[in-house]
Amino acid sequence: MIEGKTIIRSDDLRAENRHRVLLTLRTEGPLSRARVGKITGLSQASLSTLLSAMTEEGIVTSKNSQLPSSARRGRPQTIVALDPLAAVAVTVALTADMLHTCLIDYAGKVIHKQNLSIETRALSESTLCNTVNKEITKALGKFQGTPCCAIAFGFEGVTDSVAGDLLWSPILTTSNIPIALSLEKKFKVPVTVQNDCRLIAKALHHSRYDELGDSFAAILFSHGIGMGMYLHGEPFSGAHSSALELGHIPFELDGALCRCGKNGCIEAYASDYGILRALNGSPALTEPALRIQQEQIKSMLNDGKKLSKQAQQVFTTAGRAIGHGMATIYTLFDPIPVALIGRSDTINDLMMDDIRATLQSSVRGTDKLDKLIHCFDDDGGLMQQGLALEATASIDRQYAYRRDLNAVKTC
Amino acid sequence: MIEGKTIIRSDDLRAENRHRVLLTLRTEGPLSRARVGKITGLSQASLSTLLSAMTEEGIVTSKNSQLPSSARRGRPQTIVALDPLAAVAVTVALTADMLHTCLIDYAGKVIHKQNLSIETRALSESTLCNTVNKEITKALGKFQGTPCCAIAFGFEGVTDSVAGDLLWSPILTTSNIPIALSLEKKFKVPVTVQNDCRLIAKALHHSRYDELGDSFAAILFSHGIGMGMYLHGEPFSGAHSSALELGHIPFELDGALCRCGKNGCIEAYASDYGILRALNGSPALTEPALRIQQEQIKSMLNDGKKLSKQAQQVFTTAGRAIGHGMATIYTLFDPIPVALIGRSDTINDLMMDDIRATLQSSVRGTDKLDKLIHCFDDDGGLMQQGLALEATASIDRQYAYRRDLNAVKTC
DNA sequence: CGATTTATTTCACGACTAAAAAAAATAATG
DNA sequence: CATTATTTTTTTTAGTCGTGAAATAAATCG
Repeated sequence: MIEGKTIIRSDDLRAENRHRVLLTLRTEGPLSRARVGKITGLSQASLSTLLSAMTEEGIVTSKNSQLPSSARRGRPQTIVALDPLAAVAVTVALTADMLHTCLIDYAGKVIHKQNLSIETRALSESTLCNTVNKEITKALGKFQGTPCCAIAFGFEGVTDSVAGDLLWSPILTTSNIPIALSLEKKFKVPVTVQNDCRLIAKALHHSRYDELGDSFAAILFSHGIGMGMYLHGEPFSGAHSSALELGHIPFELDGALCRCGKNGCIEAYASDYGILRALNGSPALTEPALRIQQEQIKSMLNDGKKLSKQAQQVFTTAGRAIGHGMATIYTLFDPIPVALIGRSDTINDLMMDDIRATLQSSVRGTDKLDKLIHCFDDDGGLMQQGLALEATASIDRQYAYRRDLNAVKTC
Repeated sequence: MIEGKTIIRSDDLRAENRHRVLLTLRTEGPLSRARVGKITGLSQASLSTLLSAMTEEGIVTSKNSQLPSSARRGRPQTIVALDPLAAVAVTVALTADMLHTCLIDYAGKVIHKQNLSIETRALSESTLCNTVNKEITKALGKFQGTPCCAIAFGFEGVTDSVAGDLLWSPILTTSNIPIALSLEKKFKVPVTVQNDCRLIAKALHHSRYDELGDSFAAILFSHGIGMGMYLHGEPFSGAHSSALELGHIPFELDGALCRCGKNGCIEAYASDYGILRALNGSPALTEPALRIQQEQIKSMLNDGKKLSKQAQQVFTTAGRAIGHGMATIYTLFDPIPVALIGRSDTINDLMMDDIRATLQSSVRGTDKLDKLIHCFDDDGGLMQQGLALEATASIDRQYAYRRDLNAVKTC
């Protein structure tokens, strides 16, 4: 599931350089061989060998630049690019009561999409695996001729992303499901399992690099509160794989009841269920609601007009909780750009001032705060994009590191 | 100051493998060529070339195993080891009113030691640089014939360890001192600058690997509260180099005054000055003391006998603050072993219960807490060990990565 | 003293580089 | 307009590095 990146042998070096070329083409798009050399740092000589081999293998396409002779003089460039037909992959996103399945090509483009309504909390382990199985098979049936090379699975919850286990999810009633193992057995291709926050961070790192840069945090506001992070261009996930639980940083000793069973977590104040509970005037120790529609919260806000003092207080507390979390992040990881995903209306209108005030009162060097906080809304597109990146990255690894260049699996 | 570890060319690979061999010899001690192969994963063929070259260069010694023919049959091993005479390095530790300078050999052994009393808070930037300069020159005079290849500088405070700047230190009144630049200009050798916590973490990673493993945190109790961390065998220091400020995680909104100027930091409750202030019964907003002798705290504890309710409360609060910090660490980095360094008597007797209780009430999965918390005392030896590791690692890098194998600098 | 065992070195082959050569276009010039 | 110079890109060539396999070295065992 994870490639041991120990480069010792000459072969490893070749594989690594193949990988470098593929990643460059993926992020930069079609390029001339010369530019690939500039970007990767590889010599033209090596690229000559590498690229002809990969063209031979059908991984990249190579065509003469069609610039209509407007161009500068000199030998015209040949443009190389990832061949979309080199592979297909399947992405599966499990969200509350919905299973989204996509078929994508090697360039990452969605070529088929299908959604299935299911009652997630009623699923047993085997039913879940079987349903996913069936959906993938169905999707693969829509496009034949190219081998399927990867499956990427995403959901809200806790993973063991090394083993590919789904450890716990708020939208399920079962836990510890070895979903990767099950799918790998069936489809004989690498399966990656990631939670929504890591996928969203991955998508942002790819599509919002200009704003967020190499190191940033993505805080996800939905039923719970999640976080993903990149540090120095690499996804960060702690010592094991279940860290970065921003929502469960202790905020108040013996405070409000959290979904996790503990008291006083940030999530208990700033999540959908925490906010709704407080807006309803329910005691802070009331068992968290299982499922909330965004509309339930919106309807309590009188369309943004003249909030009651009590409601204002709810959002002030939520803002302080988030501010406390961000202050803690800034203290432990250094001040980095933060993307706040989802609920951007209430965040901007009702919480931002308290977030800022809390941050500024507890962290030094947060003067340029405005440049650090970015708000985005998301309709699930980021997770889908993250899954596509995950799947294509898996294929890149396979194509870069494979030793037996003739054996291409078909499923 | 930091080696870009991008392996692209065959040369990089060779350098990387030289490095691998040196690191193996450093951590494992003298080994047969065969065992070096087993551990590094390199082929005997490569080792043959690499090791003869390095013997030639005078970096490693190579001698026949002197096991008195008791051994197994087969060709006897030749034992290779780092040659202590390959280089010397200087370590400099700046602590409160004291400058500790050591000369060490390539094996890391201290071959000369000298201490200088100075009033650190009275030092100007240039006086500091000059004093350090003189001490290093003096130390180098004690042992001639081998080139000096590295200087490692350590102190309590905030560094820019990439640039090698001393950004801020509680024991100084000046700040933003480009100490590495100054020393590099004078001695023409690489200079590393690290703070005490990172050095101590480095020393622990080397000498306490069995207990602490690949990922651990080291929390340092002294005048302030500091932290160092290793994750997956690598030192962790956040997005920039001044992160991991455990002591400045916000603990209470608008709480006690911290040395950093903010209110409610963990340090304001659990550091030497925070505890003494509270034991004295001074208001929590009293300006923190600049300098405290451990005895001042000890003398207030009546030799551990029958603590006053008020004093007990002080340590309970301190324990809760630390527990809060550790809970936050466990939430963001996953539960990992934690080494508590210094003040082990008061920690064990007066704070541990509250630390445990706070942790258990705010983090899930901290059942095996006893296996995660380790207490050590330290008299400065860890920092010295960290500096030696830092310096020898710098020489290893130079010897591994240098291209011009004949030019050896002398100073 | 040959057989066996273990450790190290030698050799043929693939991989990456720098430098030289080749390829393929435009610009300049008589 | 043909021919040469210039520019840019790509390929070829000679050299170095790491590997697996074979060869060599140096000991003990029977």
